[in-house]
Amino acid sequence: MNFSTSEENYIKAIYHLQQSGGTVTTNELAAHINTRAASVTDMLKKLKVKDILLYEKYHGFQLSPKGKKVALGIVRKHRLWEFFLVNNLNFGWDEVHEIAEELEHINSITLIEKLDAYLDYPKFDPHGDPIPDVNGKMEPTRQVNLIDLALHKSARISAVGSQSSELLELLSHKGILIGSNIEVLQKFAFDHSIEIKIDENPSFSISQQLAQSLFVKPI
Amino acid sequence: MNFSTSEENYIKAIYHLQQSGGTVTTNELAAHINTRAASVTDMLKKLKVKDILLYEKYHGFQLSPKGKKVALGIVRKHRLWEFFLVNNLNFGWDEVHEIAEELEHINSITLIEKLDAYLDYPKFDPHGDPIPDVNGKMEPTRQVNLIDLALHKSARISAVGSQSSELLELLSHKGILIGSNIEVLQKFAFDHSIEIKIDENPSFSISQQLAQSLFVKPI
DNA sequence: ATTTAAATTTAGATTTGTCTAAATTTATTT
DNA sequence: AAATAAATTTAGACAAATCTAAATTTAAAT
Repeated sequence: MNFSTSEENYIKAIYHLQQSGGTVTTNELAAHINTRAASVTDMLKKLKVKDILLYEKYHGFQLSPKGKKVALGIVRKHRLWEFFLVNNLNFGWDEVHEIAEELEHINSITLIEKLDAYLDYPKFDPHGDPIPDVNGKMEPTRQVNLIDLALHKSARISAVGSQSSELLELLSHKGILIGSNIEVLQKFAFDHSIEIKIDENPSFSISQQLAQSLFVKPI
Repeated sequence: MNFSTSEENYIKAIYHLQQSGGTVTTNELAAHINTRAASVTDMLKKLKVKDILLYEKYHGFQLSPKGKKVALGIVRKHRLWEFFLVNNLNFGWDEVHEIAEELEHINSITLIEKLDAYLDYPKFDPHGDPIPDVNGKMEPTRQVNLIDLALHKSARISAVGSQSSELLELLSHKGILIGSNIEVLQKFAFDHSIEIKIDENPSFSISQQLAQSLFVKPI
């Protein structure tokens, strides 16, 4: 079956939201894709008819197995394009989200297979997220929220929690880059901020909120 | 200014149609983009307001200077993507039109500049059509319709007149490829068919219609 | 167990792009 | 130059995706 760009955006958003906490709610989804709850309800009904959603009025919803497959296909396209943009076209990893957001809706199975081959079947995108293969299978992320990293344990920054431009702006201001080495020097109970050291630079502190948006792979 | 996919498709179609014969007519355009005359009229009014079109009711229309610029931008994107698909992703030159048709609507100036650089600023796409540069300038095509090629003059096949799947099917059946050498051995007045020889293969004849869809560069 | 608040859904309107059928304008014929 | 044909435009309708405002359902609080 074929889906409109709008339907695909809903499917993808539901996929991401249900990754953290079983079913998804209307308001949650509306906030996430920057639209109104009423619009969400309209789309939910459509997706239910198309067998993409398990949905009961007033009681939240989640993707059907079929819906999950579709979602993984979109995620696959998004991450492959991001890989291409950063690796081949020399974009910064923090500049590619929006473009990939458009490219992911290009409709051609052959295109994606050929792109995958051209890129030599990458397993992770530039943000550290795993790229699903043709069957939707992907490597486990094996990454930890920075909040959960033990004191003085070396790790490498592997992913960011969102692609919001506000977050990316802050990261670039602080000089925090995917791939850098990181170590937590101290945790402050008062505001849950933490003191970190990146590579060989002088240490500095970041807020709880920021720390929660960073993922690392312990070395 | 920004344009919808639909608007862009109209602009591009008008550009191509006016290449052969000053102003364009409503029916011509409707036939070309497979829609109804009434829909065309609706869009013409919108494009006129946006200063893309020089248009007077009942009397045909053509792109304004601004419209021409927009059109060249779209053509540039289309041809760069075709080049990428054939050259890098190993598509056949006869398989890429539809995909490029989607990719050309991706909205990012940086993307196209980086793609252009990555491809090393190609001047012609895989069909032999020139690729406009950032300012809309491009090489003259310097190609001739096969119908107009003199007898026994060597030439190289450089372009096809349309991307219709019917044409591409016939070309692939006859083994006619962009880049091959070609020579016209005889022209038949009765039905305007012509006898041709491609590379070192045995000669065969093709219809007037087919010949008119082939363009060559004399050597 | 009511009442109140929050979340969700419905009803009805709007925009974009399309369509059919009817009306109008221009071009062609005799 | 009037009559007919062809091309074009208008009028009104429709589907997709969205919105606001009102109604309904569920959850929370006394």
